Amino acid sequence: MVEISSDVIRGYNDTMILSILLLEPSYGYEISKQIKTITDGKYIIKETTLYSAFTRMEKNGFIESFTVEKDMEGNGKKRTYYRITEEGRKYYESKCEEWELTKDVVQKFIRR
Amino acid sequence: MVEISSDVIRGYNDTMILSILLLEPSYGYEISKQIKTITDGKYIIKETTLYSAFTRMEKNGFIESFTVEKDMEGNGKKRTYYRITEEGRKYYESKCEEWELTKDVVQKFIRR
DNA sequence: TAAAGTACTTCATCTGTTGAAGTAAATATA
DNA sequence: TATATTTACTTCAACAGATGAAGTACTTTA
Repeated sequence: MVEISSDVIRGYNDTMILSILLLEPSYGYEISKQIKTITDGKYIIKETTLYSAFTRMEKNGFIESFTVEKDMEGNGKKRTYYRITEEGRKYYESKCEEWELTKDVVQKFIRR
Repeated sequence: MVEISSDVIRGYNDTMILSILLLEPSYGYEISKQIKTITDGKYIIKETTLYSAFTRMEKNGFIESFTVEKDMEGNGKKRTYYRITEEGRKYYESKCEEWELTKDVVQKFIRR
């Protein structure tokens, strides 16, 4: 089985998280499950990677946090939600552009 | 201008170098020029990145070095050439496979 | 009542990349 | 012939993101 190394995905963990937050605010556990689902289990983000990304991105102004004690049905644990900021959107867009370039560049060194 | 961040290309510097060594042995300065040419100047590998990659890959058994005092016409400076090993070829092949997977995974989070 | 799932946090360590700086020979240019 | 540029590296310290290990604690399911 082919596995994705951390050195490869490194530059795109933030992008993945932001792409999920584009739709609506979410929290760690939920985001990690979504990433797994979206990639059909091909990529599972590590907890520490995820939470350190939150800290970093909040510091960079790409996301903002807020706390929710219970969900709307009164269930679940206390959660820290994150919402994407305007800066975060811009950063995400720039990462998408960068990705197109990266794809082209790397592809030139891949044997088909 | 879009630029490729080091966090993104991190996992593929070794792969790029190896793909060049697949054809014939080469040395640092030449390889860096080739990477620039192949990517139409879109990616320029840093000297320190390149030479530290050599050290690492030789340690890992992916490449072997040998010294050449002058080129075949008797020109140029002393150079350290590298040749890819069988292990290096295998590693390169596995990186190509990994790349196909990575492309698919990242693409799912990119807005088109 | 125990196990599994949810939802994190802290911390030390690792690895590849990088900037700064330096060395020195070969070649091109004035 | 003197100078600038190109070639061809090397050393070293610093940095940032990823990660494993470990821990906490509440909630839901069996």
